[in-house]
Amino acid sequence: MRHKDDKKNQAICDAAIELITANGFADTSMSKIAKTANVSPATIYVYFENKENLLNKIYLFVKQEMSSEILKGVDQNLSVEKAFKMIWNNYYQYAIKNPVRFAFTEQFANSPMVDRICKNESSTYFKPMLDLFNRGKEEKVFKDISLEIFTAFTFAPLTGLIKEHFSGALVLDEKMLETTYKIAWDAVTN
Amino acid sequence: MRHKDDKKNQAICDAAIELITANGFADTSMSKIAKTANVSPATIYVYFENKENLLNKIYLFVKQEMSSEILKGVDQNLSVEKAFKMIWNNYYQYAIKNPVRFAFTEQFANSPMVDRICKNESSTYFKPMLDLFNRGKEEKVFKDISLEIFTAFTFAPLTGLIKEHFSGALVLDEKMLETTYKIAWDAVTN
Amino acid sequence: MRHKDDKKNQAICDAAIELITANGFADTSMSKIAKTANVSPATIYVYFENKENLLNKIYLFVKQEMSSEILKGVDQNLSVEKAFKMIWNNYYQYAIKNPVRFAFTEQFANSPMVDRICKNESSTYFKPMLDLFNRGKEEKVFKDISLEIFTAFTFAPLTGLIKEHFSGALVLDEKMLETTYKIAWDAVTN
Amino acid sequence: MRHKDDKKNQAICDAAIELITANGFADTSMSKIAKTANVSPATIYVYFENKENLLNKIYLFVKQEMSSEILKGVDQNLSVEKAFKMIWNNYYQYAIKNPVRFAFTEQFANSPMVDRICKNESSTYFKPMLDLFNRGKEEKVFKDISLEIFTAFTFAPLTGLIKEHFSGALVLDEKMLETTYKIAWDAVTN
DNA sequence: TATGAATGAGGGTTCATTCAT
DNA sequence: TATGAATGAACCCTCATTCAT
Repeated sequence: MRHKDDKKNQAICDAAIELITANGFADTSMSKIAKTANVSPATIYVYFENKENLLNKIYLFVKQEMSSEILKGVDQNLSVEKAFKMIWNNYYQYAIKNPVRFAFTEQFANSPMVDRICKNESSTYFKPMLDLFNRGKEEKVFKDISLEIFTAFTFAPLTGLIKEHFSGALVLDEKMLETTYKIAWDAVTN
Repeated sequence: MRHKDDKKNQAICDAAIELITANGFADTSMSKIAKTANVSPATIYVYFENKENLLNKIYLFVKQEMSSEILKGVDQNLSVEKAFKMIWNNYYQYAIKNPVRFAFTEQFANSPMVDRICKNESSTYFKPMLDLFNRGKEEKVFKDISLEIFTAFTFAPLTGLIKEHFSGALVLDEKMLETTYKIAWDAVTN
Repeated sequence: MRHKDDKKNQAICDAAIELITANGFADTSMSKIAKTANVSPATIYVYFENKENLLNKIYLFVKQEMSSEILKGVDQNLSVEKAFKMIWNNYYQYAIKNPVRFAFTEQFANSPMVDRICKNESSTYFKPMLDLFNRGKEEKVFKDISLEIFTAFTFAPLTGLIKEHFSGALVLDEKMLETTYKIAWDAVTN
Repeated sequence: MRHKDDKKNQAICDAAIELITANGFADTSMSKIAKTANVSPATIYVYFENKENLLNKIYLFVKQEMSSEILKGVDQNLSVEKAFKMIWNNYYQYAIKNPVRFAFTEQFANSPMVDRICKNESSTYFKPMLDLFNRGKEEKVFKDISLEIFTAFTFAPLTGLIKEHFSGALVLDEKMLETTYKIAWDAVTN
C-alpha cells in the first residue's frame, strides 16, 4: 500500500493558496489547482472532501501558522508594552515575509465562505493576544475600550497600510512603521 | 430609433448590486441578474459590453453616489474640524442607510477584479476630502503624516467597526461611535 | 427572438429513447444524447430541466402515444370480446412496429427511476382498458378475478413472448400468436 | 502462498447483490461495493477481472443457487402434476424468502449487460425443468405448445404478481396464489 | 431595442481501474 | 493476498456570450 504523500498535500495547499489569493476562490478551479500542483484533479479529493472543505482546511492551516509566528517570543513575564510591541512587529514581519499567505487570510477575514466553526477555531489560536489585552486593561495601561475598538486602532491601521504597500500605492518603510506604531500605541493607552 | 430604457438600466444595476453583494461576483450569473431584473440575458448586453464591464460601471456608479452623499453639506467655509466630523458622520450614515451598497463597495475595495483605471477614476470623486486633508495639515490641525496613515486611523477603524456591526458580532451604538470618533480625532491631530 | 425548434426537441427525444433503450439510462450520458441529436449538450437543458426530468417527460410521451395506438378503434359499442381482441392485437402491432419504443417502456415499467406521479398519470391513459375489464366482469364474460391476475394471464404472456421474439430466441408468427390469444382468452373467461 | 479468502469473496458478492438490487448496476460503484464489503477497492480486482465480470459471475452464482432451491425435492418418480406443482411452489417460496436475490435476477433477466454466454450457461441449470416439460407433453398432460408459451402462462404470470407484491401494489395471499396456480395449470394442460 | 434560443467551454465531482507497497 | 493512494476520463450541469428574429 502506498503512503499518503505529504509533498502532494503540501503542493496542493500551496497551489490553492497562490491561485485563490491571485484570482479569488470562485475563479480558482479544482483543475487549475491540480495542474499547478502537478497532480490529477481526482487526487485533490484524496486529501479534501470537496472545494469548500479545501478552503476551510487551508484557512485553518494558515491561521495556525500565522498565529504561531506572531506569538513567537511572547510570554507572561514580559511587560504589557513589550509584549504588545513584539506582537505588533511580528504581525508586520509575518505579512512582509509571507505576502501570499497574508493576502489569503485577508481575503477571507470577513467572508461567509469560511464557515463559522472554522473561524471560531481559528480565533482560539490568538487567545494569548486576548489575554494580553485584558491584562493591559487591568493594569490600566490600555484605555477602557472594547476589544473591537482596540483592534480597530492597532491592527486594522497596520493591516490597511500593509495592503497598500503590497498594492504598490505606498512604500511602508521603517520610519513610517514607527510613526504608525506610535500613533496606534497612543490611541489605545492612557 | 428607440432610446435605451433608463429603467431597464437601473433595474439591471440594482439586481446586480443585490446579487453580487449577497453571493459574490463569481456566483452571480448574468442569467440570474437578468431574471432578478425581469429582463432577458441578451438585454444586459445592450447596456454593458460584458460581465466585467458591468462590474466596473456599477462600481463607479456606486462610488459616485456614495461620494456625493458623503460630501453633502461640506464646503470650504467650514472649519477643518467641522468639515471632517461632517464627512466622518456622513460616511457612517451612508453605510447604515445603504448596507447593501456599502457591502458592495467593500467587497471590491481590495479586489483585483475592478481594474486600475476604474479605481483611479473613482478616487477623484473624493477630491474634496483630499483638499480638506491638505488644508488641515497647512493649518497645523492635522499631524504631519501621509494621507494613507491619516486614513488608516480615521476611516479604516470606522469601516472595520461598521462591518462587525453588520456581521452581528457587535452593536455599534451612539456612545461607541463617539468614543471611536474621539480616538480617531486625537490620533491624527496635534 | 428565435422560436423554440420543434425538430430539435424531437431529435433529442428520439436520440434519448434510442440510446436509453440500447444501453440503459445510467449508461446514456447527456453528451451522447446531444451528439446523436446533433445538438449542443447545453441545448438539452433548454427543453428539459435535468436528466431525470428528461426521462419522465419522454416516458409520459411514449406511454401516451402507445395508449392512443392501442385504444384505436375501441369504443363502448363493441362487444367485450371484440374490444378485448382489438386491444390485444393493437398492443402486439404497436410493439412490432415500434420495437425501440416498446423496449423503452418495458425497461421502465417496474423501475423506480420513473417517479410515481409520472406513472400514475401514465396509467390514466389506459382507463378505457380498465373500463372494459369491469364491463367484462359485470357481463360475466370475464372470471371474477382481480385486474392484476387478469393482466398476468393476458398481456404479461404476450409481452414476454414479444421480448423473446425481439431477442431472437423465438419467432412469434401468426399461428403462435393465435394460439397464445386463445389460451389467454380461455384463461380469463368463464 | 496464501489462499484466496472465501469469506472476502462472499462479502463482496453479498455487498454487490444488495447494492445493485437497491440502486441498479450503473449506480453501484466499485468503491461502494468495497466499502459495504469492508474491503479495499483493489481487493475486488483480486477476485474479479473487472466490473462486468463481477456482474456475470454473481449472476451465474445466484441463478445456480436459485435453481437448486427450485428443483429441491423434484425427481423422476414424481408424477408430472406433482413435480410441476412442486417447482411452481418452490419458485414462489424462493422469491418470497430471498426478495433481494429475486429482484437481482429479474433486473438482469432482460438486460443487455449480462452477456449471452453467461445466460446460456445459466439456463442449463434448469435442465430438469425442461425434461419435465417434455415428459408432460409426451404423457399428453401438457398441451402441445412450445416451451416459451408454456412459460408465458405458468411462470411469467407468477413472476409478475410477485413483483407487484414486492412493490406493494398488491398482497399476494394464499388464496390468490391458489387461484393463480389453477388458472396457470388449466391454461397449459389438456 | 429587446428577446428567448442556442452553444462551446468549463465547472466540481465520481468513476473504474492501476500503482506501489 | 491485500491495500489505500493515485489517476485520466467521463459524468451532469451552468456559464458568459452570441444568434436570429
